[in-house]
Amino acid sequence: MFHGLADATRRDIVERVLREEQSVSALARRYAMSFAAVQKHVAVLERAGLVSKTRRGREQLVRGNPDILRTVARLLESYEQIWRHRARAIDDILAEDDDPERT
Amino acid sequence: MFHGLADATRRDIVERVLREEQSVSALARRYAMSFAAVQKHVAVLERAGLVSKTRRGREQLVRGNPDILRTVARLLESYEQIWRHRARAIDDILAEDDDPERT
DNA sequence: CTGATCTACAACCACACGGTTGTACGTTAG
DNA sequence: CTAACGTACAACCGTGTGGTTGTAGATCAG
Repeated sequence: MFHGLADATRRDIVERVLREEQSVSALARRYAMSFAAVQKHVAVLERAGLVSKTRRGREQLVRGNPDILRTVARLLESYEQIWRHRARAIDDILAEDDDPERT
Repeated sequence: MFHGLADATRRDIVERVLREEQSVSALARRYAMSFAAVQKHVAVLERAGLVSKTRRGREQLVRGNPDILRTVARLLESYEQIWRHRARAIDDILAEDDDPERT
C-alpha cells in the first residue's frame, strides 16, 4: 500500500478518483505522459487495493477505495501511539522518582 | 515519506526505534541481513525524516520521529475526508430529488 | 462495414532499490 | 599500543520501477 502511494502521480490519481470516478483515458489526458504509463500507475494502485475498476462499455472507470486509506491512517496512528506510550512510561518513571538523591 | 515506509524491514525499524533508541549495530543484529543493508535502510528513513541519529561515543543512536508519522496520518485522513465530502454531496443530491418522476 | 476510441499488453531502456562484500576510519577496552 | 567494535562508504549484482513505443482486441459512431 505504501508503495502505491510513494509516487506523486499516483497520489494525484488517488485524489482525483476519490472525488469522482474517471476513465483511464480521462486520467491520462491530465498528465504529461503516455496513456500506457498512466495505465501502469492505475494497475499499481489496483494491486495495492487503493483503487478499483469497473467496465462501462469500452471505458474502464476507476474509483478510489477509502477503506484502505483509513486502514493505513490507523496504522500510522498506532505507530504514533507507541511513541506516546513510551513517553508516558518515561514520565511515570520520573514521577516515581521523587527522591532527589536518586537520578 | 511513503517510500520510506514501503518496506517491511524499515517499518519494523521505525516501530523499534519509536519504542526505544537503538544503535545501528543493535538493530542490525535483529535482522537476517548484513550490517551495511540495515545501515542503508536507516539512511533511507533518515532522508525521509522518519528517524534521526545522534552520536554517543562510537555508537550512532537511532530514534523515531513521531511528528512525520502524524503528518502522513493526517494526509491520509484528508484523502478519506475528500471521499466523505463527495459521498455527502451525493446524498444531498438524492435528498433534493424527492420527486419520484426524476431519476 | 469503416474508422475512431478505449483499453490491454509486450518489448525495450535508463535508473533506483535491496542486497552483498570489501575496505577504511574513529573510538573504546585491555 | 593493540585489538576489537561501530560506523561509513564504494563497488558490484539481480531485479523492479517508471517511462517509452508499438501492436492488437473490443466497442461505439456514422
